[in-house]
Amino acid sequence: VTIDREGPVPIYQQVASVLRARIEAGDIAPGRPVPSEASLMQEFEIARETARKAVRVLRDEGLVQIVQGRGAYVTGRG
Amino acid sequence: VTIDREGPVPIYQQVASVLRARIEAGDIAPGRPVPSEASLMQEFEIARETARKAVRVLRDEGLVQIVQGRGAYVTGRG
DNA sequence: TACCATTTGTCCGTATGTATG
DNA sequence: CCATACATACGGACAAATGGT
Repeated sequence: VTIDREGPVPIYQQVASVLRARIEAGDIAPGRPVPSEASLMQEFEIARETARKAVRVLRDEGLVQIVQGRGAYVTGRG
Repeated sequence: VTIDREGPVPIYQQVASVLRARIEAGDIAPGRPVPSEASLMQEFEIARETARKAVRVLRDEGLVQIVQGRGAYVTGRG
């Protein structure tokens, strides 16, 4: 999965889309955590803030629940 | 040893420089641990993340080896 | 065995400064 | 001006490893 750093779509939106697709595909089941911020930073070669923004998009969509000190856990598939 | 919180040099870099000087001067001999994160926080009045970053600089330079549950031990003098 | 203190590891929350488009 | 993005810095909480009681 690649990120387009030139195009008009913000990186964090692209990362959020990738994660959303994985959740909706069942690759990350409900109750399971999405990749940590550090993992996302590595995988997509992005800054932490960008990783956090991506996860917050999913949180605002109700797809994941963020737990301080633990991670962001899938709550459903939308 | 004082830290300049206004200047352009990041605090963690300054702390790393202080520790590096102590190591190269032999104040902290090979095999001995550098001060713990908690100690560095107290001594320099910095946040834990800043202390960790400073030690990681030395680790990346090969000056110390970090062991979880133990500390960061001087491996040499560069 | 259990418990505890110390230390590093890993999270999230927040804020500021800088730079770019 | 504003959104995006990165680096720095502080704070709080929980997890894991270590060593001792």
